[in-house]
Amino acid sequence: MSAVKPATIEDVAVIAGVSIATVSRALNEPGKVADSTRRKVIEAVARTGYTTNAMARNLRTRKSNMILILAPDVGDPNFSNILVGLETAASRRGYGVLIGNTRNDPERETDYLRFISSNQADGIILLTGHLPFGLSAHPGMRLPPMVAINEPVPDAGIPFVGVDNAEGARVATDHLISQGHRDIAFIGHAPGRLVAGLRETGYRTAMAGAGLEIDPRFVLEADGTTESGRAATERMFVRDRLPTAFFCVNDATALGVIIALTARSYNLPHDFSIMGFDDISYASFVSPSLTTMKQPRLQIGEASMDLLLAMLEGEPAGHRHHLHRAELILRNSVALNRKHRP
Amino acid sequence: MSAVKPATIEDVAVIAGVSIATVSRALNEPGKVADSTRRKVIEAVARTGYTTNAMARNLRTRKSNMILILAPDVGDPNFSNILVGLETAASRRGYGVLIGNTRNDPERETDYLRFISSNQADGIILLTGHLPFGLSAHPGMRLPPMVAINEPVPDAGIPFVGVDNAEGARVATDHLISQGHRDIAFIGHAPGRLVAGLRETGYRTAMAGAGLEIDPRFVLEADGTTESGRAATERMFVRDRLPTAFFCVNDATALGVIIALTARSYNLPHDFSIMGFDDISYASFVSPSLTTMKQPRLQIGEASMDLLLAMLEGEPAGHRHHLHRAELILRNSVALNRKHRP
DNA sequence: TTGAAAGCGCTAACAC
DNA sequence: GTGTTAGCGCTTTCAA
Repeated sequence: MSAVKPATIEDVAVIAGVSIATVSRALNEPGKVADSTRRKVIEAVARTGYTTNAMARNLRTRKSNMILILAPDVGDPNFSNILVGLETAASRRGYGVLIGNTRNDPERETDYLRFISSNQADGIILLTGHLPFGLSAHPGMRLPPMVAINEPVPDAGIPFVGVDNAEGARVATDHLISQGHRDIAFIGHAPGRLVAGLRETGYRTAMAGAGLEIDPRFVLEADGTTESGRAATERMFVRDRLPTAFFCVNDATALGVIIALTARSYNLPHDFSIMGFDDISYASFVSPSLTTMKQPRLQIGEASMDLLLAMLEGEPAGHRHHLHRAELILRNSVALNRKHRP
Repeated sequence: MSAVKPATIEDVAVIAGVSIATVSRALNEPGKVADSTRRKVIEAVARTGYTTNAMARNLRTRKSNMILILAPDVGDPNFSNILVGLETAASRRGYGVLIGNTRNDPERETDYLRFISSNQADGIILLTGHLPFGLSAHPGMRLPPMVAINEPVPDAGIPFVGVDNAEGARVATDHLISQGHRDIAFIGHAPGRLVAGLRETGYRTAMAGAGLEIDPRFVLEADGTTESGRAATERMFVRDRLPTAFFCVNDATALGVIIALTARSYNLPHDFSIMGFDDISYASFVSPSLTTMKQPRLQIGEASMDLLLAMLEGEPAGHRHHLHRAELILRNSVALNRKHRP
């Protein structure tokens, strides 16, 4: 039979025959209590089924042990694995994880800040690439502890955890080169887009490193969507000269390229090799399955949460950027270039 | 310049020249306060940037305005859209959403209950198909308000929100029948699995409704994984007689069937038609793209959260089962049966 | 090593 | 309509 009203610290104190202060200490700073008293308290806790009322504790300590996660699209399947990492690291250290789906709506961004201002969350993991509107509206305001993932927040001094895009793109392009490709296109040039820029940099680094020149007509604009990848590929075909391989700024774009090439009845990867970046959830289901660079999402989630919790516990933020390596995933969209064997 | 210490209700009271009780009333029950005083309070709030300290309020009211979501795998891409629905409905009514990733680990299930017992969450959305371990361990214990999604919880009197599996399977099978198929296999027979059972029931209902007999050899066991779908298809081929269409218990299984059939060099959907169930995220990317029944995930998320919040506000739980219709999604894995045109 | 007591900031009786 | 006041359950000085 369970009690109608949950046991309080006072109930425990009475049963253990000590003061409530001692109960609190026995539970939170066991070292500061005599062994015998601690045992009595433990037993009384067991008998009553006592759990500390987090509300009361939080009110007193001004800490909630909650972390707010602000993401533009919680429904994005590629967010799921990050979320798992975030949740795992948080729960390991006794923290809870609160979800805020902003949809890039300034009003919603501001609204979620109530969790911070009302003390219901101690820190923020930011996946939006910018400060929440309600915060950016008051420059000079003291910011809550935050860590950015996915996209860094410009000029806000917020630590960032993410994938090393330039290095990953270099590895991807090198893989194409190692398969004998020399005429490699980059689909996804996008001035002003940070991530796209880094990936293009990696592509250029690899090409330069191999002593290969880039035909400017092989660098095409695309905004990261499947449709833009398809359209870019079509534009390519008005030229007389074609690449043998396509390195795409991301998997969605690569899918667009595959669609365009398949529609033109090319045989993939026989006629053209294609690489993506991200390893999104369906990369292995498209045909041909996509060779790509896998983002270490789980790792990024865990690392960023660990960093934020360390900050909350007073550790200095340390390095501003924490970059994780992307992993080369070999599938079936890349083949040896038969025109030019190295 | 923002204050170092956040404003309290007392600060507001002083500036507005009223008592803290009046401030509280002006904010929470505006009708009970004179217009003029309310205006003064509002202004003082604006001047101080006051926000209610949720910890203090929650301590007092014994409500947290938080809902705990317990899911076995937060990383499942098919969970994302449910989560969006849950979050949308919650945030619309001022509630926050807390994530618990149980991984079907009893210890973790119990651990997350601390949010309930410590008053940090008011209710639970359950996606695990069973009571959290810490709760089921004490039968007769008073349960927190809960709503189950995806899988109903047996014998616990917990309201359930989900898809109408039997009806959806009937529609799917009818679609196959309408395309002229008469020899239709069911891949995914699984005694004891509730959802699989309902889908099989729908399949049998449709077949019976069309006056078609089911060859018992066309009903194959499979456990819902891609591999089991592939294996079941292989077992089919030791028979001399083959169906013209496969209705699979879910998309993952259907993918296995497609893999097996493609490996045998059949031309799909020309040689065999295949239907799945769920519309998982990559259903449109497999080849041939999968004709399937779409689960209204967003809707299920919203409806279940609305139901839980209504329960929290004292409304009776009402109907125990809330079933939503699955939607027929036509893609390219089903073709007319040329052997038998209706 | 322990206990007494002062709040944390708020809501809700109750009294005026 | 408004003010006074008693807690909600806990942590943390301060004294003993």
